[in-house]
Amino acid sequence: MSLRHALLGLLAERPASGYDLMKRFDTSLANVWPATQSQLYTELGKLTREGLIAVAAKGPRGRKEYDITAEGRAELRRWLVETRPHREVRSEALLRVFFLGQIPGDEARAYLEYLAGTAGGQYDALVELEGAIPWDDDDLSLYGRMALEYGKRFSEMRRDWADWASRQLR
Amino acid sequence: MSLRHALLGLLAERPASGYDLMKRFDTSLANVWPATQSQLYTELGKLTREGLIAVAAKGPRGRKEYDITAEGRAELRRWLVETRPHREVRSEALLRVFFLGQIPGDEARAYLEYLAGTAGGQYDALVELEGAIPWDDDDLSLYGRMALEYGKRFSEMRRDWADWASRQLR
DNA sequence: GGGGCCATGTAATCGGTTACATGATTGA
DNA sequence: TCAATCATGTAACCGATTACATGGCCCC
Repeated sequence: MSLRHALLGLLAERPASGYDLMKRFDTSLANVWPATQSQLYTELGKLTREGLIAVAAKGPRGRKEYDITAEGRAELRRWLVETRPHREVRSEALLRVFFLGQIPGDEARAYLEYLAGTAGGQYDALVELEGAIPWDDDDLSLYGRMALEYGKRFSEMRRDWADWASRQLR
Repeated sequence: MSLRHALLGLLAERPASGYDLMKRFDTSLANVWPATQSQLYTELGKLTREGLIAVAAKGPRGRKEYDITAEGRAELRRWLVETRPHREVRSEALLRVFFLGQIPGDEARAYLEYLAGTAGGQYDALVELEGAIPWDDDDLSLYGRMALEYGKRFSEMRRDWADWASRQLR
């Protein structure tokens, strides 16, 4: 149940509407915790009923600006300090590797080369993103840079691994 | 919907009962695509009704030994050759990093050190596993080694990243 | 006036988890 | 005989995805 904590985390920085939050999920958080629009509005409703967030202001077109409550902040800190992330294991890409013996070697190699290509593309995109962001010295930049560095190392590792693996088939 | 393809992949190697398959999910596949017992039996029922697998033999205690059908093999190959894995993004561990500004620096550092510790432990466990497996020259060993190498590189990368990140906070 | 964006919600479905429920066989 | 293991299934619930549905506001 991390979606609620992602919402609390974003609202802890500044108040926002569902629409605002959606955009942030589609951009900065898209690479860590994607969420759909319907899921988001449903969760905002639940959080409001539970008193972790509240409607702070109303705007045009039925816009509701949410803000985090004291209980919401407490829950966010509790999550960060007292709980530990679940191991995330599922990898469809890797599951396929287990069964590559079912297809001819050249098709298996094509698959691994495809993986190398997508990982390489992701790495390039992150390097470009890094250059485009106006980094400064606040916490958001500090931890945002850490997350970006993780993404870079991860895509680099997958690219190198897939290159290595496809070479094993030659 | 990869569980069905995981089952097809395992049954393509050799016939097995639900109980047999469960053990293989709990050991070799646990790190790539975990599945629960109930999910597994439900999916075996569906696959049988759809004609992708069939009960080949019955044993004591109501044991049903399943085997893959020609249609099942075709579906497995179609999945491997014609479809591409979905990008897998969700990372609760990384989501937390985005919000570490909400807690004091020393608690944030403790979190990153915790991540380094678990990743390091995983790396060690995989190295040990690698030494314990009697590798030979068949496809299963070839692709199994690839998957293991991925796991090693992945945990290594996470350990090094978390070490680097925690050092950023000093 | 109208296109694009802002803005909110509901319903159906699906894959996955947890809990429940039962019983046969084997070997010490 | 009795514990461990083999063996199968169902039900309730939850989070996530897809599709549906509606309408107001702003600027050109």
